[in-house]
Amino acid sequence: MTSKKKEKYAQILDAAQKVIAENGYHGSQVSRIAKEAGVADGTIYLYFKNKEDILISLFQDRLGDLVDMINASIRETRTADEAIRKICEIHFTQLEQNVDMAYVTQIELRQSSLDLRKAIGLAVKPYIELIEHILEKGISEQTFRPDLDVKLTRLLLFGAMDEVVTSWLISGRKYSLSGQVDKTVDFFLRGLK
Amino acid sequence: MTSKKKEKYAQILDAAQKVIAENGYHGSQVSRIAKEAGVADGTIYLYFKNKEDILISLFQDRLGDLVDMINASIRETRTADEAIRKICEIHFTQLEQNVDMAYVTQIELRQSSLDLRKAIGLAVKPYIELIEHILEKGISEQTFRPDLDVKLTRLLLFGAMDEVVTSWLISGRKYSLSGQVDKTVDFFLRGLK
Amino acid sequence: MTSKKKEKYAQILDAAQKVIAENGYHGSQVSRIAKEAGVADGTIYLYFKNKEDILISLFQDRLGDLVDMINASIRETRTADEAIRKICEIHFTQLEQNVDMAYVTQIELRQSSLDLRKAIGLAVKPYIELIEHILEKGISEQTFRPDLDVKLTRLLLFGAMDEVVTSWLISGRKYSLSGQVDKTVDFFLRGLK
Amino acid sequence: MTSKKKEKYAQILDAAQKVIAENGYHGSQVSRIAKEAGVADGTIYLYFKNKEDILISLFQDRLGDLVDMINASIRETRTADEAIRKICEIHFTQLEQNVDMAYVTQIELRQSSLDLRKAIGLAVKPYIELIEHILEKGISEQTFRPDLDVKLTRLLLFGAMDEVVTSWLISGRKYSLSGQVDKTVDFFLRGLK
DNA sequence: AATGAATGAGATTTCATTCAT
DNA sequence: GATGAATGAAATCTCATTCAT
Repeated sequence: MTSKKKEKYAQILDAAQKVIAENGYHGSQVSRIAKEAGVADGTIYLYFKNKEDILISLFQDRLGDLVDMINASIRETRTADEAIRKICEIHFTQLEQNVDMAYVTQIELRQSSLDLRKAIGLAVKPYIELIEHILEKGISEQTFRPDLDVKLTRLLLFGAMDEVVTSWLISGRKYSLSGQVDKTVDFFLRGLK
Repeated sequence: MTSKKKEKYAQILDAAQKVIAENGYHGSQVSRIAKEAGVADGTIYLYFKNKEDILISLFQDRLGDLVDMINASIRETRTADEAIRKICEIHFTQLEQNVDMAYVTQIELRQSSLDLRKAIGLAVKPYIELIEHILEKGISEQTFRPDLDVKLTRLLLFGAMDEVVTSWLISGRKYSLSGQVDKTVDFFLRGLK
Repeated sequence: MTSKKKEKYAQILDAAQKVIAENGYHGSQVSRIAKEAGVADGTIYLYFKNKEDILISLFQDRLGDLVDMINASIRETRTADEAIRKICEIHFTQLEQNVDMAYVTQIELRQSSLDLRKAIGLAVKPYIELIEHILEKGISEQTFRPDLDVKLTRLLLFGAMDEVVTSWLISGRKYSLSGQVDKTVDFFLRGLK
Repeated sequence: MTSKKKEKYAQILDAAQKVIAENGYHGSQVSRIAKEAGVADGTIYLYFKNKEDILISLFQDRLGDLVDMINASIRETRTADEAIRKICEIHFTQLEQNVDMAYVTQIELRQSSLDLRKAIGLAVKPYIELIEHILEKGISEQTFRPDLDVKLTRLLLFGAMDEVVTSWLISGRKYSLSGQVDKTVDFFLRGLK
C-alpha cells in the first residue's frame, strides 16, 4: 500500500468507528460510513472486501495498537509483577481515554455475526498470548507460583479485565476506570503467588 | 398462567434453545422455533410479546435455574470459601452438562441487538449480586480481606469464569470444564485473602 | 396446491408477463410485478423461489400450453403432413393472438442469464421431441423420406419457425404471421419428402 | 484509423471474445477485458464509445468475416444450388473451427440487452440479404420454384442453420457440425425446388 | 385459543464510465 | 495517448409481526 492508500484506509476505519459509536452496530450502514469518510460508497470496496472486512480490520487495528503499546511498555519493566501491572494499566487507561473505541470494541462489535466474532477472537489471541508469556516469565523467575496453569490463568486475567471494562461502559462511566487498576492488579498478583 | 399455559411456554423456550443451538442465532427464525415447538407462528405471540421476549425469557429462565441451584447449594455451606467453590463448581458443571444451553447463552445470544444484550445484562445481575453477597459474608467473617472492593471483585470473578466457559466452548470442548474448578477457585481464594 | 393457491400463482405469472411486455426484461423488477399482481413483494416469494423462478415458470407455463394445444390438435389429424401443418399453424396463430406472450418468450426472456436460458432450453425440449415424434411417424408411414435424420430435422423445423416469429415481432408485426403458415409448411413438406 | 490504432482496436476485440468465452457474458466486465488486452480501463473508451459498442463491434467484425468469406466463395460457384451449399458449408465449418467465436456469438452475446440485440440484428441483416440474393438468383435461373417467398425463405434457412449451430454447442459439441451440412442442404434444396 | 397467509421495510455490493494527472 | 482511482445508482430477498378465520 502506498502512503496515500494507507491514509484513505485509516480514514475509512476512523469513520467506521465514529459511525458505530454514534449509531450502534445495526445503525451503521456502509453508505453512512462512506459519507462520514467523505468517499463514495463504492470506494469502500476498493479498500475492503466487504462490510465485515471493515469491522474486522477496525477491531484488529485498534487491538493491535493496544498490544503494540503494551509490548513497548513491558520492555521497560524488570519484573513480571510490573509487567502485569503495566498490562492492566494500559488496558484500562487506553480504553478510558478512547471511549469511542472502547464502546465499539467492547459493546457494538460483539453483537456481530459468528464469523465476525470468530475473526475478532483471532485478533484477541495475540493479546492472550502476551499475557501467557508474562505468566511464564513470572514462573521461571520464581515470582509466580510454579503450579500455575498458564493456559487457564491467562483467561482468568483477560476475562476479569474485559468484564470490568464492559461493566464500566454499561454503567455509564460513572467512575474512573483507571482507578480500578490497583485493586485489580492486587487481586491478580495475590492469585498468581 | 394456568399449568397448560406454562407447559406450552416451556415448550417454546425448549424449542428456541434447540433451534438456536442447531442453527445459530441468525438462523433462528420465529417460524422455525414455532415449527420445532409444534405450534403455529402466530401462537408464539400469544405467549411472548415478540422475538426478543423469547430470547430474554430463555436466558432468564436458564440463568435463573443456575442461580436457584447455586443458592440452594450455598445454604449447605458453612464458610465463604466453600461458597465460592460451590459457585464455580456449579457454574462449570452445569454448563458442561448442558452444552446446548451453554452454547446458546455464552455464544449465540451474545451476538444479539443491544436492547437484548441489555436485558441479558439485567438477567445476569442477580448472579453478580449473589457473588457480591458471598464476598461480603467472607469479609464480615474475616475470611476475606477487609479492603476488598466487592463491587469490583464480583466482576473480576464473574468475568474470569465467563471467559473460561466461552473459551472452553470455542476451543471445541477438548478438555474438561469442571476440571478447571480447583485451579480457578485456588486463584480466586488467594486473590480474596 | 389448493385452488386458491393456484389462482394467485397464475395471477403473478400473468402480472409478470404484462410487466415484462410493457417494461422489458431489465425494467421488470420484482416489486413492479408484485404491484401489478396486487400482492406484496414478499408474497411473491411464497409462490416462487426467486425472480428467476418466476421467469422460468412463466416460460414453462406458456410453452406448456402451446404444446398441450398442439398435442390435442394433432390427435385429430390422420397424416403426418396434416400434423406438421397443425404444428406450424398453432405455433404461428397462437403467438399472433398473444402478442404479449410472443414478445416475452421470443424476445425478452432470451436476454436472460445463462442459467435461465438453460432452463428455458429444457422447457423447449418437449416441443422439439413432439416434432421428432411426428417426423418418425411420417417416416414409418412412408410419407416422409426414410433417410431423414430426425434429430437434425427437428432442429431445422423448430429453428425455422422460431426465426420467422422473432423476425415478425422485430419488424413490428407489419404483416400477418399466420399468413406465413402455408408457405412455411410447403417448404417443410418438400424438404421432408 | 492509423494502423497502430487498428491494432489496438483488434487487440481489444480479441480480448473481449476470449474473456466472454471464458467467463460468460455476465462475467465479462470492462476492466477484465482491459486487463486481458493489456491496456488500462480508460483506454477502452478511446477506442469504443461504451461497453455495448465493444460487443456490437465484436459481433459485426466476426460476422463480417463470415459474410466476406461466403461472398468470396460464392463468386466461384456456377449454380444457386452450389451457392446454397457453400453458404451452409462455410457457416458450419467456420463456427466449428472457431468454437470461442461460435460460443460468444451464438450463446453469450444473445443474453444481452435489447438495444444490443437490435444492433446484432442489424449486423445479421447483410447475411440474410446475401441468402435472399442467392434465392433470387436461383429463381431467375429457374433452379428454384418461382413461387418462393424469398423474404420468408431466407428466414427459414437462416433460422434453421442458426438453431443447428446453437444446439450443437449446447449439446457439448459431441458430434461433427460440418457433418450436418449435406443433410441440411439436402433439406433446403428440396424445399426450394 | 390457534392458525398461517400475507405483509413491506430496508441495505449490500457491483461495475460502467469519468477525468485529473 | 494512456492511466486507474473514484464514482454512485439501483434491486433482490428475508423475516418479524398481524389479523381474518
